[in-house]
Amino acid sequence: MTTLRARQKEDRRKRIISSAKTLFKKKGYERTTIENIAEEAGVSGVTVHNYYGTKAGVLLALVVDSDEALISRLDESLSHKEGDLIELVVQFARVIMDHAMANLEKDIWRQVIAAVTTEAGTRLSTAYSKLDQKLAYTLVKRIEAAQAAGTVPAETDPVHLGKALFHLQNARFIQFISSDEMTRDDIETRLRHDLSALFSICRG
Amino acid sequence: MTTLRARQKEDRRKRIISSAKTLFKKKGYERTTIENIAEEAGVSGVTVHNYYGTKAGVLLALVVDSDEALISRLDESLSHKEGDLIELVVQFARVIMDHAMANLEKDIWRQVIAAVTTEAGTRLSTAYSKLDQKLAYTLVKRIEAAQAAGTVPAETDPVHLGKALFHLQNARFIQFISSDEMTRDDIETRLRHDLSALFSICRG
DNA sequence: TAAAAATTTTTATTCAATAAAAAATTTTAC
DNA sequence: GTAAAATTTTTTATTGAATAAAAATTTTTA
Repeated sequence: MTTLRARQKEDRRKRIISSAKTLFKKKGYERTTIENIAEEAGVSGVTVHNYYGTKAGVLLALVVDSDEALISRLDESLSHKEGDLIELVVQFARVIMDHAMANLEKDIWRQVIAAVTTEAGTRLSTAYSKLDQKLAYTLVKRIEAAQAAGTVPAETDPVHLGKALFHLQNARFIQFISSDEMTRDDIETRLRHDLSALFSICRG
Repeated sequence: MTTLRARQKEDRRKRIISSAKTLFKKKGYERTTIENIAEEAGVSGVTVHNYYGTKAGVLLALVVDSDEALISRLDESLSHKEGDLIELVVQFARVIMDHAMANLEKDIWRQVIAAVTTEAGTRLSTAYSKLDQKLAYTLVKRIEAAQAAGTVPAETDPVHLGKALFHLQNARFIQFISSDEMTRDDIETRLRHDLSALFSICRG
């Protein structure tokens, strides 16, 4: 049994997020005020603060929603030919970048990255980090499969490798959104260079 | 011949940065207001804005100063036994973390990381990114030396490898400052895991 | 030394963030 | 079914970042 209050709250949450997304895409992040969002959602400005703490909090909540959708689609977006780790990571990066660009502009993603660090430890930032862990785990699973197929050495730790590759990909993603000029292809090239240089070293 | 105006400007810059550093360390970033900084430096609040744009801009300027000092000391802080890439990167990471903690608290570093992304493209953010490139180049030089000594394969591209290793180290540094509980040793362990997993793969 | 140029300060405004009191609405207990 | 209690939102007020424009000051130049 959900109480009326719980349903009203859930409804307000949805209206705030949906209004914020519309306004951020229409007017950009900076030029959208909390009051704008509140008005569009039919609540007071203070209520938006009560729900999400900060304007960045609203943004983070909105991104967490869309990233949950990404994660459920990510695995099927990756091809299933095992063995080529570089192609796996490059494909992975491409799916992430495409998803990001389909949802928000680069300058808004910069706000997201900033919010994750400044709001470190808060509920929403933690939720975002958990999603990153899930993304990394998608890589881990693929590496385990490749290891089972014999294309990745038995002595490799798939969890550590998956996390390392995710971090590298993430660093390049941040570089991608940090400059409007940087294209997806630029990042792919860089990532290939990173990986082939790293994989040219053996037995650390 | 430097004009009086140029000297006054330089002097004000120095006073603002020095006042800001003192206050940030004493009261923390959030609780230091631009007016506080301005008063301590003997200028008006608007002048601080005119000079550095934002409060984060002041912080960035201050970090750029201290990072320039780091770079000149970094190379000599690293030991000179060639060959062990993992130890090289771990040492590198340690010097950076120690330097960071000697200068500012973690919560202030979180503001720095955030500012670099939100202010992407501005003069100060660009200066910060240039310093990162210099840091990466320190790694590149070491890898070139190791290659000359025969401990790194001839087919390895030292520039690409150096940049990749720097990105990985940087990702772990951000993780370090993102949580007050994360210790330097935790990060070292993770970095070792990253690197040995990556180096267990050959011929990408 | 007076006019011109550059720079800082004053003044004013918008908006994020936060706190406390007031108002409204839902829930609970009778 | 209604009144008291509990919860939640709104109103009101304040601080501080950021920005713009006008006014005042100081340095430079002619």
